[in-house]
Amino acid sequence: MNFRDEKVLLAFGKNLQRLRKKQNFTQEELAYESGISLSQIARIETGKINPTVCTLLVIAKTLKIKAPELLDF
Amino acid sequence: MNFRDEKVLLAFGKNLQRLRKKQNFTQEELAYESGISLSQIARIETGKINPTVCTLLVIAKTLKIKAPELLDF
DNA sequence: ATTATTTATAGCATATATGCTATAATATTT
DNA sequence: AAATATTATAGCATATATGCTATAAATAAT
Repeated sequence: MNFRDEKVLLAFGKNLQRLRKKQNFTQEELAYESGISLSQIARIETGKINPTVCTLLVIAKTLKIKAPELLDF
Repeated sequence: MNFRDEKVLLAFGKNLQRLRKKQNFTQEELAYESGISLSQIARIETGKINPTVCTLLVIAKTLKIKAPELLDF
């Protein structure tokens, strides 16, 4: 049993995209400044994958937002 | 490059343990009711692994807490 | 002190998150 | 419309999240 939930991941991805744009980052900027690969950022925003807690925390730090915001959708 | 950050994972695990106890769940109850394996719950609370977003969301739902709380530590 | 309950650890198999590189598709600018 | 910038997709290799089962260690109850 695995917990990948396509719908949830898509919603999460859209929320991230919203926050990223709000902070005026391109995917590439977010990728570069966070150290996460660009392909991974794209996969996350399109709900293709199920990112880990540490990935979330790094993203939040880079975007200068509070981590809980990422789960508030 | 991978983003497993031992210290962060430990802090996250402790926060989860705190919330679980506050809601009066044993690890086994949380495991059973969430469908996540007991070994996995233990690994998370001890900071051994880097859980995924979907795992967090399932846990929050089971504990009847808001998901952002899990990242508020 | 024993027993019972709860938590932690270990090993193995499978699925998948991630990086990397390249390319395609879309959107924006000029 | 053409050029540029941004986002999405694909394939491959590696690391690791997860389930399962069993066992050990720690805590709580009697």
